[in-house]
Amino acid sequence: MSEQVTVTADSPGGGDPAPRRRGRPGYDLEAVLRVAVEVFNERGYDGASMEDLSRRLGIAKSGIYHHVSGKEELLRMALDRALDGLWEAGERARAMEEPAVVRLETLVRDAVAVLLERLPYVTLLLRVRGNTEVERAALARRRAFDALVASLVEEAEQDGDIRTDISPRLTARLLFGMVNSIVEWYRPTSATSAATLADAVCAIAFDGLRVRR
Amino acid sequence: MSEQVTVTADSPGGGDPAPRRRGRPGYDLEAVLRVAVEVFNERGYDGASMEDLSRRLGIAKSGIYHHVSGKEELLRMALDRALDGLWEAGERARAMEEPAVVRLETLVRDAVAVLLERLPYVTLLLRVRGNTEVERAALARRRAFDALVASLVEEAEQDGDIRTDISPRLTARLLFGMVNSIVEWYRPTSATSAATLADAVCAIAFDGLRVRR
DNA sequence: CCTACCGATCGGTAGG
DNA sequence: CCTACCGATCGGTAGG
Repeated sequence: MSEQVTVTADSPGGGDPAPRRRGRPGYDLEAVLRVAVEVFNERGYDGASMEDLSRRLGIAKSGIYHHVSGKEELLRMALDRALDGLWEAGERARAMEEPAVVRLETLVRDAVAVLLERLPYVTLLLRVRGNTEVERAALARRRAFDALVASLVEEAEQDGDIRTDISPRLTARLLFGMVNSIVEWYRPTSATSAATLADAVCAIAFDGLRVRR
Repeated sequence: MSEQVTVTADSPGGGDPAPRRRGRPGYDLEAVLRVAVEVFNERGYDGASMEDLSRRLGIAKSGIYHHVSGKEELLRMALDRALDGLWEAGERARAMEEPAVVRLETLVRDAVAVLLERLPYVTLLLRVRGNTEVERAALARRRAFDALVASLVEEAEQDGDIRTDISPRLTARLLFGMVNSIVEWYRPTSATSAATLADAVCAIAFDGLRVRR
């Protein structure tokens, strides 16, 4: 097929290439997952058929079932990649020996980095609505992450380092609403670096747009 | 059917009730559209079937085609409701005789109000991916709105009223990323008023979270 | 002449 | 990975 994609065995973070495997060359699970998430993000998870995916892979529909048990397992694995990254960033921030406001800013920067490194996975995560068990499990992990953010915000408010006229929960929602919105427009080909993006988010969120004169 | 919903003839903004019509009582276009958008937001537009919608309405699937030509017309009408509201807010802000930074803050507040008043319609709009002609037309109107916001930001930067270390386009995206994220969690039953929400967004975006000491 | 549907069925496609 | 299928459902339309 002319749509055949380049097959690599790299892990998602771009680590070491996998050792040369015996057997028929082709896709490994990682490559199938990567293409699946592309298709899910283009057509929506519900709108994407296994037929769409097989066409994109250039293999038969049933060939996909060699790698995974079904469409929902692809979704679960993809959502876990996004959630694992965000959760690890949250744990790192929580473990830091710094004031809460510093941990919060660190978390925002790390979350932007995770979002860009795992962009297709996080994009998919942020569109999940909760119509299946897999989606509801992902939403539960998201809520746990949101609670972690809100607790950091609350601590920073108690320290007197951030404004107290907005509830910690609302602050956390708006702050990460801004962070998460990056998936709506960011493209890897964009000239904007992760550092520039994190700087912009932190500048607006912590110091505001207005110039004081 | 036990799922039959309450039928009203009110227009979306809650205007005057429609005059008593002749003919069989039941749904009018407005009521069908309202229920359709509910279903679209629950299952996703692609995932929602006309069968789902007919069940929710308590009428036969073919009965829906009395009101609209098809599923896509429901989508188009719903997206127009959201886009008309946002665009009118943009035009009002543009026409104001005030500094750009004031017009920008007014637009943010008006956009929050439109978002809450037309929540299901704006929610649907923000999930559109561009897979059909109707969706692409909606995305084109969204881009025009984004350009209007970016031009206001640029003008405010030139006036020296907001920070110039972030490009107008990026500023506009992050600012409205925060605004738009409200649809992800806001529920009409929530205790938070539109004014409180708009205040919180403007406080964070224009003055920042950090307390200066 | 209008509004608001019903019961049945079309050709085609979904995930497995 | 492929071929050959399944039970179920898709959006849409016919006449009344």
